Amino acid sequence: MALTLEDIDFGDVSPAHLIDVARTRGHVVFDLETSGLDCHHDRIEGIAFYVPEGKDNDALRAWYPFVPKTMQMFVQPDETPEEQAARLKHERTKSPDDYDAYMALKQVATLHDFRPAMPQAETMEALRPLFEDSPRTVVVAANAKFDIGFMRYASGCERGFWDWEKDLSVVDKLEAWWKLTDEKPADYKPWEGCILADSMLADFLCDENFHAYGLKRRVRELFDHEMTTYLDVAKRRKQGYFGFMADDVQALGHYAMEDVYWTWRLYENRMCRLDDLTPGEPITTGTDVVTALGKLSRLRPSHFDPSRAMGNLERLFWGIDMPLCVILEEMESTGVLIDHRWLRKVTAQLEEKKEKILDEIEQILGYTINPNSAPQVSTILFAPPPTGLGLSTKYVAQTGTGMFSTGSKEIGHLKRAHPVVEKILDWRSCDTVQGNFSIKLTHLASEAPDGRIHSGFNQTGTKIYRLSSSNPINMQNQPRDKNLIRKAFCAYLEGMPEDMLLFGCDYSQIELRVAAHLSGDLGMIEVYNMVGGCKAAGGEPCERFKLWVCEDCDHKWTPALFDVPNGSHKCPKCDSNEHTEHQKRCRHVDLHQRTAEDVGVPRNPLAKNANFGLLYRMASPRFCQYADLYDEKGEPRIDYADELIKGWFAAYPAIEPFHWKTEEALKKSGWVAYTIAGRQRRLSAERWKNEYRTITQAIQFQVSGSAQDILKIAMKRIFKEIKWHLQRASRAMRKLWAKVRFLIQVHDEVILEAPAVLKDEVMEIINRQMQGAAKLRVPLVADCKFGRSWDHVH
DNA sequence: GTGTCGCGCGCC
DNA sequence: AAATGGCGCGCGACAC
Repeated sequence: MALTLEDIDFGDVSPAHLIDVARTRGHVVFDLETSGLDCHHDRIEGIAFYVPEGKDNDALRAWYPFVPKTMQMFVQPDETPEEQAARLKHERTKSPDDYDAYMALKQVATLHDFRPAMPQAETMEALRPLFEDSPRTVVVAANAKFDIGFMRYASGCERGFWDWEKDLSVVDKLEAWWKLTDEKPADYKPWEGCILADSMLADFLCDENFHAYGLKRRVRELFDHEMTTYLDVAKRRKQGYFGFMADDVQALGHYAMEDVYWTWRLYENRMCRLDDLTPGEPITTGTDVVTALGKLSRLRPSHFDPSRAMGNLERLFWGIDMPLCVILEEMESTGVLIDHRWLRKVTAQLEEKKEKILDEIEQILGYTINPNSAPQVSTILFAPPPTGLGLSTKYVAQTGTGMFSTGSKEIGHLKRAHPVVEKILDWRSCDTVQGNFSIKLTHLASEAPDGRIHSGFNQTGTKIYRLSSSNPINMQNQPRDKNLIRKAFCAYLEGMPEDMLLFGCDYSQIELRVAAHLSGDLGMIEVYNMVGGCKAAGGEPCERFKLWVCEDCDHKWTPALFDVPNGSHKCPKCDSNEHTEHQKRCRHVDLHQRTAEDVGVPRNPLAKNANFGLLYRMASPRFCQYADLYDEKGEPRIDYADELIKGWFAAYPAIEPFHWKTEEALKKSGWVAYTIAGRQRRLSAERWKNEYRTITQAIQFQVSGSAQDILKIAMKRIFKEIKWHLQRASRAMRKLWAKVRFLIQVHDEVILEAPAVLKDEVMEIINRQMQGAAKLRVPLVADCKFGRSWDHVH
């Protein structure tokens, strides 16, 4: 039986009416109920709406169920604060008067009949204008990324929502909107069919200590209201608490209605909170966070005072977080193509290596062990003979459970003491790469119908506003130096047309540049502003910092680069030909990679961690561990490390004052730290645990958090420009531009894929937007490369 | 068998 | 007194 919209009695909640009211009032909440979490396989079971009340206290709710067995639907109004207060009072006193008072306030549920289910495609199609043609209406979701994914792939419509390639009508409309507003192309917002908002992201901006808590928990915390969810009911029913329970679908509708209502309450509350935290004061950060957003003041929800400028946190919300949410959804649904045939080889290779190492361990010890078992390894290494090897525990930390740690950082120095140590560490590393990455990726890729892995990027996963990645895998910790795994992340497989390429672009030392910017360290600023940078290759000293001293008149000067051949210089003062050559500390950008030769220590391990660790106040013992600074007897060279650290801080004299200033600022602000763009980290609770640590966290937050701001802005700008090209291109070219996609973000690096024919344009866009994402006191440098696999692009 | 925790590893 | 920070995942060990 075919059912059309006309056959259904919606009462006052027909899609057309809903859209009408939503547009008039400016806000609407929606929430999809789905059969699962995977938008590629699961379906939408229904969609719920809540339009907040207008003048007459007449909120509008609608629940459109798409489940075939749907019979009927309750519309249960949510408990008002008065109602709740009355109920709680009655529960406390049990007095009849209080009961009457409660009943007088209690709202009654209404019942709607829908049989059979509503036609999904038609309903969604009728709702489309709300999402695609309501440029002044704020459409709120509780987790927008999730809902967008389902609307893109599981709407049931021929043309999904948020689909840039097929959705040419939206593109054309934007073209018109542009002309109207006379804006520069780079500033247009391609997703402006409606104004998308996310209560969870607003909440996160208000309080980053909120992590992955759901709506339920936040409603409890903020409103002292205990929501019941559908899952909750299903679970309780399974446990046998309910002898008889209403039909699943009824429950689903009921709780969908509750969800949208509380999503609104949360959203409204959090937007006001954002406004309270940073009330309408324009900021001048030197970044473009604000500049492109002046026009967004019209997006302010109506309950705000329109005469005031938008506050800083609210700007971040509309200008970065919401756009990023759309980008992340596209990344997730695009996924990354994985070469599992290559990975099978890697797995086998690692297996062989592991077996060999295990054999060697058995030969050394005389018995075999499981290197993955921390207690076992700890006993073998540290127990006195004959049980174990009785190695020194002098520089080995103990774990929380009192056992001696066996982490690679803790026992790394013991490889001098006994050959088995290195074997164990080696085996564990191989095992991690094999199990955690190679095997896992192989499974996922060969099971995926499209051969791609769709991992999640979580916007609320960290307290410093970095992204995190998970489910099914963490894209951000794929092994780099083994050079095996990243080869499998590719643009095409063997036998496929080689028409796509991977593009990788990473910022050069962005955290140090941010540190230079924030601290104002003149030395740092100088080297980062050097055009061309360090000319030293392969470890020889950097020419830029050669210092010549005239042996006759003691004049000191630095020889110009690319000058006359070595030795033929004359002293500029006295014309003497005799000079001695000194090496000034090379303070080039890449210094931290070269600190080794700079200060004359073995290059390798020190190079990686020096700047990073010292910026965040690493102390000498730990520095020895990381840099592998030990003497012949296996003792850490603490004094030497102290010297290096002192030298480092002398080379960058503004860093320590930067640390002090951070501390002062924390005390002044009530233990709130800020990034360049004004994101906040509230550390007052942390402070009571350990003040020193808290200050360190604040330092790191300022630096890493600001770097994140910059990369997020860059992503937004790249995305915008790509969609702008999509919009302008000829029909044939649109197909190509639509295939330019973000795939991965790793804190200072982004990976995209794009058709090979667009190589030059795409490279140019990425480079330019990355470098132009912020104006610091030092230039931003980004380097875009392309290739077949992730291994090739960095 | 299932769930939680600590540990150890990968990344920035 | 001494002190780098931020993530996610798989395994072993242990409790139920």
